[in-house]
Amino acid sequence: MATPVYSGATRTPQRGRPRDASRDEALRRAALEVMAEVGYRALTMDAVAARARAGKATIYRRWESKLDLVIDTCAQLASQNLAQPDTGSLEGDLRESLRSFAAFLSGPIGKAAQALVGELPHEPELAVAFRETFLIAQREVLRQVLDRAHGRGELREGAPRSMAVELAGAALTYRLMLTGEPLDEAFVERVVEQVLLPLVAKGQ
Amino acid sequence: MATPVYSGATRTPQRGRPRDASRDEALRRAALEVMAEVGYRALTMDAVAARARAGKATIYRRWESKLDLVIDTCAQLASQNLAQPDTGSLEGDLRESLRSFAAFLSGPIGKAAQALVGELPHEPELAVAFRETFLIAQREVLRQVLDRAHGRGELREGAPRSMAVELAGAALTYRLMLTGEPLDEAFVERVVEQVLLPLVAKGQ
Amino acid sequence: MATPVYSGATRTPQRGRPRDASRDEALRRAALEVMAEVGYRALTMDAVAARARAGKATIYRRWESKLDLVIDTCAQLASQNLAQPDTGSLEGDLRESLRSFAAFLSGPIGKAAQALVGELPHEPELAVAFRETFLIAQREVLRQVLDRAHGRGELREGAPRSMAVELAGAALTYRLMLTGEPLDEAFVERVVEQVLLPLVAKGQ
Amino acid sequence: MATPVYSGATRTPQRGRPRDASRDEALRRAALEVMAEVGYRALTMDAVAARARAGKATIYRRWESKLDLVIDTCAQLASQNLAQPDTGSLEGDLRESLRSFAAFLSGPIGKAAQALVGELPHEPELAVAFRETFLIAQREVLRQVLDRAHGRGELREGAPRSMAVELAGAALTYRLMLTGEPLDEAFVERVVEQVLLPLVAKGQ
DNA sequence: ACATAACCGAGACGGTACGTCGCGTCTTCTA
DNA sequence: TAGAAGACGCGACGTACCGTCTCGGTTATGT
Repeated sequence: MATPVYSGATRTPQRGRPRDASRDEALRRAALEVMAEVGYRALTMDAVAARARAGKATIYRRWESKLDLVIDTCAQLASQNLAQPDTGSLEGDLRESLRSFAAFLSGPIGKAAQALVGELPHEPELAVAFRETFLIAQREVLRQVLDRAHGRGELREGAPRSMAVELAGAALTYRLMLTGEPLDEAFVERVVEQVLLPLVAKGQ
Repeated sequence: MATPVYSGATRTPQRGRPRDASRDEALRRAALEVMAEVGYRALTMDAVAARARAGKATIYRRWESKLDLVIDTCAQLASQNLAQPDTGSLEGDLRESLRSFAAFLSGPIGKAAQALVGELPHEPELAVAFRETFLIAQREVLRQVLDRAHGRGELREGAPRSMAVELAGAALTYRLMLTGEPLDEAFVERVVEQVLLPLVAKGQ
Repeated sequence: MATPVYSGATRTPQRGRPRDASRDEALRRAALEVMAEVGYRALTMDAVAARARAGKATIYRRWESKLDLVIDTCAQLASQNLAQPDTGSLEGDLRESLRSFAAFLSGPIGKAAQALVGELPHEPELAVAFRETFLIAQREVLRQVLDRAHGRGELREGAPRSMAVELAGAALTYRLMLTGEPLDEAFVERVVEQVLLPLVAKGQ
Repeated sequence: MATPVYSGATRTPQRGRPRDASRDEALRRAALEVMAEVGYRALTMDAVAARARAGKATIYRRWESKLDLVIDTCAQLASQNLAQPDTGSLEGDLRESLRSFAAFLSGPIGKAAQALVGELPHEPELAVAFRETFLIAQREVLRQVLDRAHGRGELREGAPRSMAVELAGAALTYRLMLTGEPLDEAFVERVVEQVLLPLVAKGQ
């Protein structure tokens, strides 16, 4: 649902004029711009269509709804942005992965994510896509960081790895979405120094 | 803005028919009911008015918008729900205050709070009211818990009290709003045992 | 219905503060002013109340509705304006009575009358009052003019008196309300010379 | 203004979906039905839209207001209803044309016309359309009747033709709109016998 | 080459909710 | 009790956006 399907996978031989893939990008770009300017609530399909100089049907041919368009737009951008760090030390990896996630959240994608939060309880499909896009990828990165540190013997016995992973995501998104306080390097530093390392690193 | 002001405190003698305070309550009740049933997005002023057997003008006389109505409705309820625990021990107080906050968030008010998150960046006044209602009160409770524990000598030297307070709020709201995982006693227990006590309590 | 009753005729001994008769006049004046400015359709009770510096209840205590207020306002003015002419000759009397009626219609009362025409089919009570005020009085005047002329032997045998009376009213109101052409002395003159005298006067 | 213009006569190639002409008709029909049932005052755009199973925007795309819709609806019907009689005699033609006009006025169109009278002074464009639709066409018919009679030598020297034409319209509309008396054949007969023929026909 | 079929921009369409305004009533304070 | 002020329930207003549809016109493919 969240991805425009026009590959022809299920479509028989491919008759008629094929979809113009460049319209996808133009529409996603327009959607992101509009959302950044006025937020999700005030984003209208007419506005997106006008911005992309497209007809509304061209949008609905690709996405089922405003929600679908937005989540797909975010997912597209999200999938290119989270790199697996490997500095060799737990502390370095934590710092790097949190910094990376913070940067990711601080851009327009973070704004979009925030805009979608209110819809999650009423849109199960969106919730799935949202978590896949914004939570699981980040969690996976951090879990591997901890697993590798475990392999290197840097973790304390019985360190609450799952909780640490969850806390890291929680701390960053809480600032971003709820408190409005800055998601800067200093904060990342404090989370690493005062929370993550004390909870999981050996000899703290 | 978020509170219907018509007390006349500063207003001269009081001209015309005064606003009927019972309409406030009926409207807030209706708003909460409708929101619980269909969510914030699908809540319409017409529905609230109909449910409360009120004219729409009666709503708009008191609140400027749907958002304003909802935030005020929540604030009203919020202000009566967070008690300061005092069990005599850090662990007991933490457990009690988190449990209380979790319960608070698990009800309709939590749903409303989630619904409002997406509006915060575009509605500064709402953001202020939101933080006052949903964040600061809880923070204050927890801070006092830690301060009292500090007075009793239960805290470690240099314990990151601010961070602990923030983490507690973050962990709970993250679950509630983003991951969708249950905000149950077991989770509260884990946060206390695996995070808060290790970070601040002496001799952990 | 169309006349404000506050004489106490039916009201027992008269308890409490009596109605302020000066408010009647102020309200009628306000109503006439507003109607002259914006027409009947756009006349609002709030506007009349504001203009007269009165509360709306003060209006509704006297008149049942906007229509009632307007028709009474007109009736009040109408009753003072149609004089019975007596020049001694049929031609003089006709000229005088038509001139008088034309002047009556050309003022604000005529505008009000026009404004009410559209309501007549749906407001039987209004229709009765309207005809009494605007039609019958004028008819009566003209009929007496013709009867006196008959007495003086100025009428032709079998002159269509009723039709003549009706035609006079029709010709004037048609111009006023439908064609928008001027209701001036020249027109009155033509009606008398070309229509009424030829139809009823002896030896034409 | 009173006619929905979207022919594209001057418009370049024709962009977008064209207006559906069948909606025009459905809306006009609905407007006429509603007006016949509840009158002009109580006619609401919502009711018309609902009756025609149309959105309100579809109405407002074509007509600027209720007034505009109504006058256009009438004009549409009016233009098909007045036939030029030709019985060969003045009396026959007069009787026929008045009968025809009386019938025209007695239907829903007459009701609509009456409803519009009150708006004329405040709506110049409406006034123009109104006169074109309801007055001039009828006048033209009658004038030609008189002209043909003149050609046949049936008119008196110096007969007040203009006045006769005006009187005929005045007599009929006066009954219809003001007095509420029936606009029946007997009345038409009296107007012809007692007024028009005596005024203009030779040898009366 | 040329019909076929899906594409595209544009915008009309049926609907639903919006926030405002006017009606006629009701409720306070003041005289 | 009247009077000014203005809140109240109701319902229509005209607008905006939704998601669908129908135009004229374009662009690949399959015959």
